[in-house]
Amino acid sequence: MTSLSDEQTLVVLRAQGRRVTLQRKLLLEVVRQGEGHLDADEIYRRAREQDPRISLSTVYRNLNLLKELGLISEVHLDQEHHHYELRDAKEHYHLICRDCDRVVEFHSPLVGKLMDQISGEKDFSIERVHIDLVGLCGDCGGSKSG
Amino acid sequence: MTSLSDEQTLVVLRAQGRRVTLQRKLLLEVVRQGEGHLDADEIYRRAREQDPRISLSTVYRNLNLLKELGLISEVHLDQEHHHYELRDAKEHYHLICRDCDRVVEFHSPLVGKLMDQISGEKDFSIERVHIDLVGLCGDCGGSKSG
DNA sequence: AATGTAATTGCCAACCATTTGCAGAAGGAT
DNA sequence: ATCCTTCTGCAAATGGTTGGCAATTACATT
Repeated sequence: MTSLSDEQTLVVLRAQGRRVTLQRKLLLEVVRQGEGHLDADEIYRRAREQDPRISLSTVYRNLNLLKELGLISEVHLDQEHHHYELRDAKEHYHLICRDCDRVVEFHSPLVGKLMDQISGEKDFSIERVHIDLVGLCGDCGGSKSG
Repeated sequence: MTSLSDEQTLVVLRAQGRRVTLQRKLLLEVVRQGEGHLDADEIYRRAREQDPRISLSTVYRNLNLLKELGLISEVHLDQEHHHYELRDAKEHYHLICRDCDRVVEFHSPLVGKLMDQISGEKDFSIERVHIDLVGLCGDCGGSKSG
């Protein structure tokens, strides 16, 4: 399992005393289907296709709410926009092509080792890890096979 | 040596056909002395102490220019502001306390290993690495010694 | 099913960091 | 010293995000 189902997510909402509105259900669906790489405006655009009356404020308000509840996370892929993704049980990191903007997710056991090492060395307890590796993908001339 | 001296930086400017202005010299000095964790507005404030006539536009324009030329880099410590630092020969990463906002820089050989591993696995050539580890520092209750 | 009520929405204006247009100032080659 | 072009300062524009408020809606209670 990589992330909560929309249904489970709604249960969390309820547990926090928040209401389950049509808009929230819709937004969760959109964020889920966006697979992690939609910004607020794109989420708004897609949500409108289902419900043309939804407002941009509602999108922002709910992205912030869901973020506070820890149900989605905000990703900084570039300096321009924040992207949103359902929060995974298993964290992942990003490999970003600076030419075509392709984003590839990765995970590696080295990350855990790094956390342990730095955590001990600097006396921190680490809760979240953000890693972005920026470069050129194979198609954009970055690989050694090119 | 960790980063270019201001003088060397100015040489790069000249080499790119850009002019060496008083404002640019001043901004480089401020960014250098800020040691990597000033946002645009703070840079503006400090620059004004030296030259009260400098404008915020000039600050932004030059931060962007210096960034394009690769002389400084933009760091996303939080969602609010971008911070700027002289670009180091040796990259470093950030350990951030979510409570007191303290930022500790770190480096580890594991990062190089991670780059090699992922680079090979995913066929990317990696140019830049951003790592932020967010958690609680010892003082804020995060350490195992508490 | 109808009611009460507090959370939520949509609309619109405000906000604030950043960018842009333009006229005047200044770097730097000659 | 002159000329040409880049750069600056100012002020207005931009664009993503937030906030106020009246109308709407979720949902617990009856």
